[in-house]
Amino acid sequence: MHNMGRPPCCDKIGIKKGPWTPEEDISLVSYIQEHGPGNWRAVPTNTGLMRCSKSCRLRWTNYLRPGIKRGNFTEHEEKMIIHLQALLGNRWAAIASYLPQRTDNDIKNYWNTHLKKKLKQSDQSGSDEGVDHEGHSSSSSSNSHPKGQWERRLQTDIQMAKKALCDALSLHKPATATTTTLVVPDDATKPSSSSHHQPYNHASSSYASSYENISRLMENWMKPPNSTNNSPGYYSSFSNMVNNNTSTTGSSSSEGAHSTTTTTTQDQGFDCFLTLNSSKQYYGSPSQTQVPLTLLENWLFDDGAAQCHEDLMNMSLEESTAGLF
DNA sequence: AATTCTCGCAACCGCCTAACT
DNA sequence: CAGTTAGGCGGTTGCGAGAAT
Repeated sequence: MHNMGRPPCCDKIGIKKGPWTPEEDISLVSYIQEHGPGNWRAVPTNTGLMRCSKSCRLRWTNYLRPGIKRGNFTEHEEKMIIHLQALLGNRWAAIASYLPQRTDNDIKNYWNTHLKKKLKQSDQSGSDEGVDHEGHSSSSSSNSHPKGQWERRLQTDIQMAKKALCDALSLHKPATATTTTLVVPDDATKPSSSSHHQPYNHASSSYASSYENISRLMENWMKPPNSTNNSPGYYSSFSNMVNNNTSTTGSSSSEGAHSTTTTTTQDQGFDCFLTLNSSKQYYGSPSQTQVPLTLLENWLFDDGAAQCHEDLMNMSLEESTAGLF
């Protein structure tokens, strides 16, 4: 062996930076079409792209990957982002896992450019006491703790699960309690999404911002394996990627916040998006396992959970988004 | 019409963790 | 077990486009 560990990613010399050209995109897409996403280290060398592996991965996950929606955030999505941000803090990848057609980068940008401003304005009018100037809930103060990344995420994931239980068990919110499905917008199959599925509303004429260019690029991708003979093995993984909540980065699977079903309509309202199903992966389906309520309640309200419960229950959607719409 | 200002977004940077040898 | 890198993530920035003056 000439080297310990993994071989080097790529030479820093001669690496191209800046906006991607159509030729580069085609090169990247055709390579991934053949080999599937992953092994990014090999992408620049195999495609001849003068880009670093990170840049390739970013380009793919944020723009070229099929099934992503750009721009035109709906009110529903906006509410989801605001609420999830209050719950999770700036964990954009985790938030993006609840918005399968959105990338973490897109959500992050939208938060920084639009929602932050909105919250600030509403904060000045004194309508959201539970949200600080960065839009963080006071209950997410754990983020300031100098803990490991994994530990922090585990903690917030647990809080998410508890919040879901809170919602489900809350007598104050019958509508939420009756819904046992974590709603993930499934615009790909919904006619109602057509109104949001217009071309990327960006005035820029630069290629990088052209939704249509990317869509054209991806046209052949959406065909089922029968119609094309392109890497059936990858198509299935691609289908999983699109259908299985489209984990943008792959790491989101560790977030413990994925849904397993997409049964509820998107426009049912935000309250139901975080419900019991999000805790199924931790504890199984309550309706199926018939976990005693007292057991759940004990777990729910023990030690720190009690405070969590209080904070979360105080932080209803109506409050956190008051004055915004 | 020309110039300056503001805004939004694509992409880079740096850090962290997991994976690999 | 230690050293090294890939992959992932969040913060930040540079640039282009539109708005304002």
